[in-house]
Amino acid sequence: MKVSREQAAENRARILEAAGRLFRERGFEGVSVAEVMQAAGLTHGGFYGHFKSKDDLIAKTLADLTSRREGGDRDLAAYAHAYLAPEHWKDVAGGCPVAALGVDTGRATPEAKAAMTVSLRRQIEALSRMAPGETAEAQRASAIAAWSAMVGAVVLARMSDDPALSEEVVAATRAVIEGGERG
Amino acid sequence: MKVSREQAAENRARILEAAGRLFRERGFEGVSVAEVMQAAGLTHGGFYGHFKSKDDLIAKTLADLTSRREGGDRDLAAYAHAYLAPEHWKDVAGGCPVAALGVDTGRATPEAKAAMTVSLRRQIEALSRMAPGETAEAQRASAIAAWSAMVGAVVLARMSDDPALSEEVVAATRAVIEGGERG
DNA sequence: TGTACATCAGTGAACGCGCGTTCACTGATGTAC
DNA sequence: TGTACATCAGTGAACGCGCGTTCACTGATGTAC
Repeated sequence: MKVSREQAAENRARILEAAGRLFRERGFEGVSVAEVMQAAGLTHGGFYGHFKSKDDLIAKTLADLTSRREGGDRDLAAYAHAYLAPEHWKDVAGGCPVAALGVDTGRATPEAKAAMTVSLRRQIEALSRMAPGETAEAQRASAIAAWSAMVGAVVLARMSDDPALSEEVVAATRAVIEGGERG
Repeated sequence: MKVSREQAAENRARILEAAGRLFRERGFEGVSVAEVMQAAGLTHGGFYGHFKSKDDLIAKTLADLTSRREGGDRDLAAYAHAYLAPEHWKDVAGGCPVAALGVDTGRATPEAKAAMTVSLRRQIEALSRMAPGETAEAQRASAIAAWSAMVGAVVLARMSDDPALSEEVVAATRAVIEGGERG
């Protein structure tokens, strides 16, 4: 059964959305094409009408996931506070694509790495505008170190099986980023 | 053909070593039991004489990988310098298990997470002794934030397809950790 | 505006393949005497 | 110390299964007149 062009575009968007959630939750290798299609409410055969391959889906999903800029020209402390809040770091399927898929991307195709590199550059620039520092270079270095710390803290917190330790890791990291911003 | 008890113990150690390198390089799901056995110089059938399942191998490999303490009671700046040096962060197969497998562990069995949690606690304690701060709590917070930043920087550097950007990420993170130690 | 038909998005069976795991077998090891 | 044999670490064929991908088919869409 054919479907209208708008419906087809909407289906494609739903595939990308389902892939975005499933990949963040289980990694690229932990999710099958059929599972993505089922989560999007379709059958697996139609997948190749939308994407060339699973690797193509991975690259397009990363590009999609990192294109939605969750703006907010807050300061770095406020950004870190929200990023390291439980509502964010515990939400693997809906949270930061870098913390969930950064390592997987390091093992993925050049196209996937390219999409994440674009996102990394944009993120560093956005955080640089919020960061403290007397020169632009100092601001950029602060932004990079803060971003590394945020991503690392979420990785560590999700890796731990002790909720108190997880909470301590994000809280301590947040406190040091906030302290560094004043000093 | 049977093999001496010492030979069997050595074979088991070789399986763990091969698994340690392959898992760090490609992730748990990117490596098959047969590949691990081949890398250890054995055939795949004998695997289940050493381990209950692939999940069991994963947990044992993490425990093995994190048991070798690469000591050194240096200060935090020296530790970060070595951790963020190209010889370390570019060596995925031989480098830090947390940076390579932390995210994978978040998706793995409770046994795997338990092994990594033990390692995280030990690492925080070791870095706390090296970290600056007027109270033990302040030292511990510094150590946690520095560890988050080190792990995050390596994840970001490996994710990027631009060597200059990768180098900038580790260099800036290292500079801020070293600066924070003095201030 | 209404009809006729080519298009093509989605369906579901099928493909070859590699996966984790099992098992009957082999033959060197190491124990009992 | 030397022989006889039970043990068991490792081998390699085989298993059922789910994977990514292909393809003949369906039938609503949307264009041509």
